[in-house]
Amino acid sequence: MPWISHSTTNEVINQICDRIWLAVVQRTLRPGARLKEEELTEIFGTTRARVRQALAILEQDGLVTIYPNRGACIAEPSVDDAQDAFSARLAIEQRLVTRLCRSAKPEDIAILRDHIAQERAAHARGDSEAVIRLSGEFHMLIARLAEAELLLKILRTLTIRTSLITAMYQTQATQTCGPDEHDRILAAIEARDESRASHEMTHHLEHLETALRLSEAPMPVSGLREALHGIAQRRAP
Amino acid sequence: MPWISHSTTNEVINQICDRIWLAVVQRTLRPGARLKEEELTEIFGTTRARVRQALAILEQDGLVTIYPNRGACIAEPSVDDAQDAFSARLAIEQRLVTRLCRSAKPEDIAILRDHIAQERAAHARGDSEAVIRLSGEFHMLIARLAEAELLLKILRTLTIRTSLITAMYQTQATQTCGPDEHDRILAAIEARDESRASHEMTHHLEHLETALRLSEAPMPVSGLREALHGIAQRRAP
DNA sequence: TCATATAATATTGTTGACAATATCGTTGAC
DNA sequence: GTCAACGATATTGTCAACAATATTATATGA
Repeated sequence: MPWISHSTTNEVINQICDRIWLAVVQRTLRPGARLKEEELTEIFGTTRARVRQALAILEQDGLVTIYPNRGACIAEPSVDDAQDAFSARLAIEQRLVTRLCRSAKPEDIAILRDHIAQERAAHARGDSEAVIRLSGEFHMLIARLAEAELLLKILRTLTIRTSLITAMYQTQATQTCGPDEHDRILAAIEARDESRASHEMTHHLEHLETALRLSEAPMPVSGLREALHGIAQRRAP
Repeated sequence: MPWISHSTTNEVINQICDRIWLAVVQRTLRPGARLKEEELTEIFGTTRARVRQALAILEQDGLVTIYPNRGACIAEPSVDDAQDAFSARLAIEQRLVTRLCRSAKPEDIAILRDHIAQERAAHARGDSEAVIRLSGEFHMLIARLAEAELLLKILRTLTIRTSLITAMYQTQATQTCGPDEHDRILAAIEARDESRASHEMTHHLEHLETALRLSEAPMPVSGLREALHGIAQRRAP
């Protein structure tokens, strides 16, 4: 049940988006991989029109790039894009935790505490899929509890972007940061210390960013053809 | 040349989006007004598919609401929505001015100064359309000069929302705030005073928000029917 | 052998007709 | 006279065939 789900009337479209996102964060689909409409149509047992809508949504979210008349590929965010995404998340999430410091009710604290416990459990049993999912969900949870619908929506697309960036640039050493930092953020919220909460969130996001090897620009590609011909580069406008 | 333009391959779709946005800020199209696909098709001399795409984009931007199987209407943001939008803008724009304080080159300052001069000119000659356009453009300009592509994109949709909100809740007294506050923001940027710039931006946005009569909840409607039957409420999920 | 032009194939983009759904007006029973 | 059910109309949603475009393969000349 990915927290990424885009609110669309059609369930099939959500499925397509979720599955593609999942494949990306699990590194099954590499950046630059082509997404042929026909192929997706067969996989999901739907029509091309639906696939098309899904791809349009995913492009909005920055997960895929659509080259006109040439099809869709998993996006390949540059180092600049990555820094932009984290910078934007910082702006949004600093405000969110500050806001939550003021408005958090005891049950909100309890929900967050329980969530972190789940993260710990997933971490302990080595369930990396759950770790990724829960780790992202924590941030979305803060947005939801802060009752900022718009900021939640924005954060959702930003998190999709950073998911892709993480999948693209992460070193195998830094799979995910443990739930300890989430714990410190929660502690600050509980203490109603806006400044500290904001600071902890900043630290957390900066940690996430610096854990990537952004400087090296690994430029991963999906398949042999792209690797050999550099099609993705030539295609860019 | 509305600064709202969404980057789409198809020019017609941009036109539709721009025209609808313009009609909204000029209060020609009132919130709640129905947007029949066929009607738009005739007006813009295009096909229903294109109109549909345009409406989907406008829904993403929060300018229209699409009720499944029932068509599209100009959105009617609630007071909460309005506060959310300004809150989000605050988060984004504080970061943008801070960033620009560090990175602004002399030519950037010149561009901003020139822009404010244009604002003054438009204000002086009573060209309210230009005033609205330029006033919004100033904020987008800051985002562009700050070289934060993602934040620019986010700010674009937020500005569309606040445009609608302004058109919806503004009192006739407070048409637009003059360019003086923009001037103070620029002065802070020029002085490289991050704290002051952030503060001026905050003040400016809060001023914009408080100039609206959000508390009264005028709940404007497009037609008599909606006013009497409260259809907009029943339609919501 | 390499580069260029051309035909063949594959993929995306568009259109118009059809199906599904909601709204509106009418009829009929109570 | 009011309400509910029904049919008529209007509007949106979907699809499959067609057109446009790009990519690949082939052929040709230097």
